[in-house]
Amino acid sequence: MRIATWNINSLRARMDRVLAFLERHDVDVLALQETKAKPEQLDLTALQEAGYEVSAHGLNQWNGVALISRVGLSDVRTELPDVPSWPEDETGVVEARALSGVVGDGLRIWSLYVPNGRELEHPHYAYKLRWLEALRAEASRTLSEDPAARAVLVGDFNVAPMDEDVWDMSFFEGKTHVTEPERAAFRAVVDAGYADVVRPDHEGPGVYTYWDYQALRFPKKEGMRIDFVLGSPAVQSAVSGSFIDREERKGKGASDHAPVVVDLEF
DNA sequence: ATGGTCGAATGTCGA
Repeated sequence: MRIATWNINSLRARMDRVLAFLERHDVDVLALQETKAKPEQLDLTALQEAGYEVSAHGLNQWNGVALISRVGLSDVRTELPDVPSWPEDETGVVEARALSGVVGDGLRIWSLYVPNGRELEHPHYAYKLRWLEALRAEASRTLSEDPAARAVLVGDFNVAPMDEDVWDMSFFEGKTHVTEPERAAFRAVVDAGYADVVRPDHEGPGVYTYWDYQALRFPKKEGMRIDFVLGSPAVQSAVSGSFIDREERKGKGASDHAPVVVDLEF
Protein backbone atom coordinates (compact mmCIF):
# COMPACT_ATOMS: atom_id res chain seq x y z
CA MET A 1 0.00 0.00 0.00
CA ARG A 2 1.32 3.41 -0.99
CA ILE A 3 0.33 6.36 1.18
CA ALA A 4 1.18 10.03 0.72
CA THR A 5 0.74 13.36 2.43
CA TRP A 6 0.65 16.75 0.74
CA ASN A 7 -0.13 20.27 1.84
CA ILE A 8 -2.01 21.19 -1.31
CA ASN A 9 -2.64 24.91 -0.57
CA SER A 10 -6.16 24.85 -2.04
CA LEU A 11 -7.58 21.65 -3.49
CA ARG A 12 -9.82 23.53 -5.92
CA ALA A 13 -6.82 25.35 -7.38
CA ARG A 14 -4.87 22.12 -7.82
CA MET A 15 -7.32 19.28 -8.50
CA ASP A 16 -5.61 18.53 -11.81
CA ARG A 17 -2.24 18.19 -10.08
CA VAL A 18 -3.76 15.88 -7.47
CA LEU A 19 -5.26 13.61 -10.11
CA ALA A 20 -2.01 13.51 -12.06
CA PHE A 21 -0.02 12.83 -8.90
CA LEU A 22 -2.25 9.92 -7.86
CA GLU A 23 -1.93 8.36 -11.29
CA ARG A 24 1.76 9.05 -11.78
CA HIS A 25 2.75 7.40 -8.53
CA ASP A 26 -0.04 4.84 -8.23
CA VAL A 27 -1.03 6.21 -4.82
CA ASP A 28 -3.56 4.32 -2.72
CA VAL A 29 -4.15 6.83 0.07
CA LEU A 30 -3.49 10.56 -0.03
CA ALA A 31 -3.81 12.87 2.96
CA LEU A 32 -4.21 16.53 2.09
CA GLN A 33 -3.82 19.66 4.17
CA GLU A 34 -4.86 23.26 3.53
CA THR A 35 -7.67 22.24 1.22
CA LYS A 36 -9.04 25.75 1.77
CA ALA A 37 -12.56 24.58 1.08
CA LYS A 38 -15.72 23.37 2.70
CA PRO A 39 -16.67 19.88 1.48
CA GLU A 40 -19.69 21.23 -0.41
CA GLN A 41 -17.42 23.47 -2.46
CA LEU A 42 -15.44 20.56 -3.83
CA ASP A 43 -16.19 18.80 -7.10
CA LEU A 44 -15.06 15.26 -6.36
CA THR A 45 -16.35 13.71 -9.59
CA ALA A 46 -12.97 13.15 -11.22
CA LEU A 47 -11.52 11.61 -8.05
CA GLN A 48 -14.48 9.28 -7.70
CA GLU A 49 -14.27 8.30 -11.37
CA ALA A 50 -10.65 7.41 -10.73
CA GLY A 51 -11.81 4.99 -8.04
CA TYR A 52 -11.21 7.00 -4.89
CA GLU A 53 -13.38 7.64 -1.86
CA VAL A 54 -12.96 11.09 -0.36
CA SER A 55 -13.60 12.48 3.08
CA ALA A 56 -13.11 16.21 3.42
CA HIS A 57 -13.23 18.31 6.57
CA GLY A 58 -13.28 22.05 6.09
CA LEU A 59 -15.04 24.76 8.03
CA ASN A 60 -13.62 27.95 6.56
CA GLN A 61 -11.32 29.30 3.87
CA TRP A 62 -8.09 28.91 5.82
CA ASN A 63 -7.28 25.32 6.52
CA GLY A 64 -9.16 22.08 6.00
CA VAL A 65 -7.93 18.52 5.57
CA ALA A 66 -8.96 15.55 3.47
CA LEU A 67 -8.38 11.84 2.97
CA ILE A 68 -8.51 10.24 -0.46
CA SER A 69 -8.43 6.44 -0.60
CA ARG A 70 -9.01 3.65 -3.07
CA VAL A 71 -8.45 0.94 -0.42
CA GLY A 72 -11.41 1.72 1.81
CA LEU A 73 -12.16 4.63 4.10
CA SER A 74 -14.16 3.88 7.23
CA ASP A 75 -14.63 5.04 10.81
CA VAL A 76 -13.88 8.62 9.84
CA ARG A 77 -13.20 10.95 12.75
CA THR A 78 -12.85 14.69 12.70
CA GLU A 79 -10.65 16.66 15.02
CA LEU A 80 -8.72 15.51 18.05
CA PRO A 81 -10.28 15.07 21.46
CA ASP A 82 -9.22 17.77 23.91
CA VAL A 83 -8.23 20.26 21.23
CA PRO A 84 -9.35 23.75 22.12
CA SER A 85 -11.16 25.57 19.37
CA TRP A 86 -9.62 28.75 18.09
CA PRO A 87 -9.83 31.60 18.70
CA GLU A 88 -11.20 31.50 22.19
CA ASP A 89 -11.61 35.24 22.37
CA GLU A 90 -13.44 35.65 19.09
CA THR A 91 -16.67 34.22 17.85
CA GLY A 92 -17.73 32.24 14.85
CA VAL A 93 -14.37 30.86 13.79
CA VAL A 94 -13.82 27.13 14.01
CA GLU A 95 -10.86 25.43 12.42
CA ALA A 96 -10.53 22.11 10.66
CA ARG A 97 -7.08 20.63 11.18
CA ALA A 98 -7.41 16.90 11.72
CA LEU A 99 -9.22 14.05 10.03
CA SER A 100 -8.69 10.33 10.37
CA GLY A 101 -10.02 7.16 8.86
CA VAL A 102 -9.23 3.48 8.60
CA VAL A 103 -7.79 2.38 5.25
CA GLY A 104 -6.32 -0.76 3.78
CA ASP A 105 -5.79 -3.58 6.24
CA GLY A 106 -6.74 -1.77 9.42
CA LEU A 107 -4.45 1.23 9.17
CA ARG A 108 -5.66 4.37 10.92
CA ILE A 109 -4.29 7.42 9.15
CA TRP A 110 -4.51 10.96 10.50
CA SER A 111 -4.27 13.90 8.11
CA LEU A 112 -2.96 16.74 10.26
CA TYR A 113 -2.46 20.44 9.72
CA VAL A 114 -0.70 21.71 12.83
CA PRO A 115 -1.36 25.38 13.63
CA ASN A 116 1.32 27.66 12.18
CA GLY A 117 1.91 29.66 15.35
CA ARG A 118 2.35 32.95 13.48
CA GLU A 119 4.71 34.78 15.87
CA LEU A 120 6.26 33.84 19.20
CA GLU A 121 4.23 36.43 21.08
CA HIS A 122 0.99 35.64 19.26
CA PRO A 123 -1.69 33.64 21.11
CA HIS A 124 -1.63 31.28 18.14
CA TYR A 125 1.84 30.11 19.20
CA ALA A 126 0.55 28.90 22.58
CA TYR A 127 -2.39 27.36 20.76
CA LYS A 128 0.04 25.46 18.53
CA LEU A 129 1.80 23.97 21.56
CA ARG A 130 -1.50 22.96 23.16
CA TRP A 131 -2.64 21.43 19.88
CA LEU A 132 0.52 19.34 19.60
CA GLU A 133 0.06 18.13 23.19
CA ALA A 134 -3.50 17.08 22.36
CA LEU A 135 -2.13 15.18 19.37
CA ARG A 136 0.41 13.43 21.59
CA ALA A 137 -2.32 12.50 24.06
CA GLU A 138 -4.51 10.99 21.33
CA ALA A 139 -1.54 9.16 19.79
CA SER A 140 -0.54 7.81 23.22
CA ARG A 141 -4.08 6.59 23.90
CA THR A 142 -4.08 4.65 20.64
CA LEU A 143 -0.95 2.72 21.58
CA SER A 144 -1.91 2.23 25.23
CA GLU A 145 -5.12 0.56 24.07
CA ASP A 146 -3.28 -1.58 21.52
CA PRO A 147 0.53 -1.52 21.32
CA ALA A 148 0.31 -3.28 17.95
CA ALA A 149 -2.03 -0.67 16.47
CA ARG A 150 -1.35 0.32 12.88
CA ALA A 151 -1.46 4.07 13.11
CA VAL A 152 0.21 6.82 11.13
CA LEU A 153 0.27 10.56 11.75
CA VAL A 154 0.90 12.45 8.52
CA GLY A 155 0.78 16.03 7.46
CA ASP A 156 2.18 19.51 7.83
CA PHE A 157 3.54 19.75 11.37
CA ASN A 158 4.80 23.32 10.97
CA VAL A 159 7.86 22.34 13.02
CA ALA A 160 11.41 21.84 11.77
CA PRO A 161 12.65 19.31 14.34
CA MET A 162 16.39 19.67 13.63
CA ASP A 163 18.71 22.50 12.64
CA GLU A 164 19.41 20.75 9.35
CA ASP A 165 15.70 20.94 8.54
CA VAL A 166 15.98 24.61 7.58
CA TRP A 167 18.38 26.21 5.12
CA ASP A 168 19.75 28.77 7.55
CA MET A 169 19.12 28.75 11.29
CA SER A 170 20.14 32.39 11.59
CA PHE A 171 17.16 33.35 9.43
CA PHE A 172 14.86 31.80 12.04
CA GLU A 173 16.12 33.62 15.10
CA GLY A 174 13.08 34.81 16.96
CA LYS A 175 10.74 32.97 14.60
CA THR A 176 8.40 30.03 14.95
CA HIS A 177 8.94 26.45 13.64
CA VAL A 178 12.39 25.99 15.20
CA THR A 179 11.94 26.97 18.86
CA GLU A 180 12.74 24.49 21.60
CA PRO A 181 9.15 24.30 22.89
CA GLU A 182 7.90 23.42 19.40
CA ARG A 183 10.65 20.86 18.92
CA ALA A 184 9.96 19.38 22.35
CA ALA A 185 6.27 19.08 21.49
CA PHE A 186 7.19 17.31 18.26
CA ARG A 187 9.63 15.01 20.07
CA ALA A 188 6.91 14.13 22.57
CA VAL A 189 4.83 12.71 19.74
CA VAL A 190 7.84 10.75 18.49
CA ASP A 191 8.60 9.56 22.03
CA ALA A 192 5.00 8.37 22.33
CA GLY A 193 6.00 5.70 19.79
CA TYR A 194 5.65 7.40 16.41
CA ALA A 195 8.89 7.49 14.47
CA ASP A 196 9.65 9.59 11.41
CA VAL A 197 9.75 6.76 8.88
CA VAL A 198 11.06 8.92 6.02
CA ARG A 199 14.14 10.46 7.59
CA PRO A 200 16.23 7.27 7.75
CA ASP A 201 16.16 7.05 3.94
CA HIS A 202 16.42 10.77 3.31
CA GLU A 203 18.60 12.33 5.96
CA GLY A 204 20.93 15.26 5.94
CA PRO A 205 20.76 18.99 5.26
CA GLY A 206 18.79 20.17 2.26
CA VAL A 207 16.13 17.48 2.38
CA TYR A 208 13.09 19.73 2.42
CA THR A 209 9.37 19.46 1.87
CA TYR A 210 8.45 23.16 1.74
CA TRP A 211 9.78 26.23 -0.03
CA ASP A 212 8.17 29.64 0.43
CA TYR A 213 6.67 31.10 -2.73
CA GLN A 214 8.41 34.35 -1.86
CA ALA A 215 12.02 35.37 -2.43
CA LEU A 216 12.73 32.60 -4.95
CA ARG A 217 13.19 30.11 -2.14
CA PHE A 218 12.77 27.06 -4.37
CA PRO A 219 15.34 27.89 -7.07
CA LYS A 220 17.70 29.00 -4.30
CA LYS A 221 17.16 25.66 -2.54
CA GLU A 222 16.11 27.47 0.63
CA GLY A 223 13.47 25.21 2.10
CA MET A 224 12.22 23.59 5.26
CA ARG A 225 11.42 20.07 6.31
CA ILE A 226 8.08 20.34 8.07
CA ASP A 227 5.93 17.60 6.50
CA PHE A 228 6.19 14.19 8.10
CA VAL A 229 4.96 10.63 8.20
CA LEU A 230 5.13 9.37 11.78
CA GLY A 231 4.36 5.69 12.17
CA SER A 232 3.52 3.48 15.14
CA PRO A 233 5.82 0.47 15.72
CA ALA A 234 3.63 -1.75 13.53
CA VAL A 235 3.89 0.79 10.73
CA GLN A 236 7.63 1.29 11.19
CA SER A 237 8.28 -2.38 10.57
CA ALA A 238 6.08 -2.31 7.44
CA VAL A 239 7.91 0.51 5.63
CA SER A 240 9.49 -0.69 2.41
CA GLY A 241 10.43 2.68 0.91
CA SER A 242 9.77 6.41 0.82
CA PHE A 243 10.48 9.54 -1.16
CA ILE A 244 9.79 13.27 -1.26
CA ASP A 245 8.37 14.26 -4.65
CA ARG A 246 10.33 17.44 -5.22
CA GLU A 247 9.19 17.50 -8.86
CA GLU A 248 5.76 18.61 -7.68
CA ARG A 249 7.19 21.90 -6.43
CA LYS A 250 8.26 22.83 -9.94
CA GLY A 251 6.42 24.77 -12.59
CA LYS A 252 3.39 26.98 -12.78
CA GLY A 253 0.59 26.15 -10.40
CA ALA A 254 2.67 24.25 -7.82
CA SER A 255 1.79 24.09 -4.15
CA ASP A 256 4.49 25.48 -1.89
CA HIS A 257 4.83 21.98 -0.37
CA ALA A 258 6.04 18.75 -1.98
CA PRO A 259 4.25 15.44 -1.35
CA VAL A 260 5.84 12.82 0.90
CA VAL A 261 5.27 9.22 -0.17
CA VAL A 262 5.68 6.03 1.89
CA ASP A 263 5.26 2.40 0.86
CA LEU A 264 3.92 -0.07 3.43
CA GLU A 265 3.83 -3.84 3.26
CA PHE A 266 1.98 -5.34 6.19
C1' DA B 1 16.23 44.85 -9.70
C1' DT B 2 19.11 44.43 -2.89
C1' DG B 3 13.07 42.09 -4.50
C1' DG B 4 11.19 38.40 -6.33
C1' DT B 5 4.20 34.66 -4.19
C1' DC B 6 0.04 32.68 -3.71
C1' DG B 7 -5.11 31.76 -2.54
C1' DA B 8 -9.34 33.27 -0.76
C1' DA B 9 -15.50 34.34 1.86
C1' DT B 10 -9.68 39.45 -1.95
C1' DG B 11 -9.62 45.83 -1.63
C1' DT B 12 -6.35 42.37 3.10
C1' DC B 13 -4.87 38.58 5.63
C1' DG B 14 -2.52 34.32 6.49
C1' DA B 15 0.99 31.36 5.11
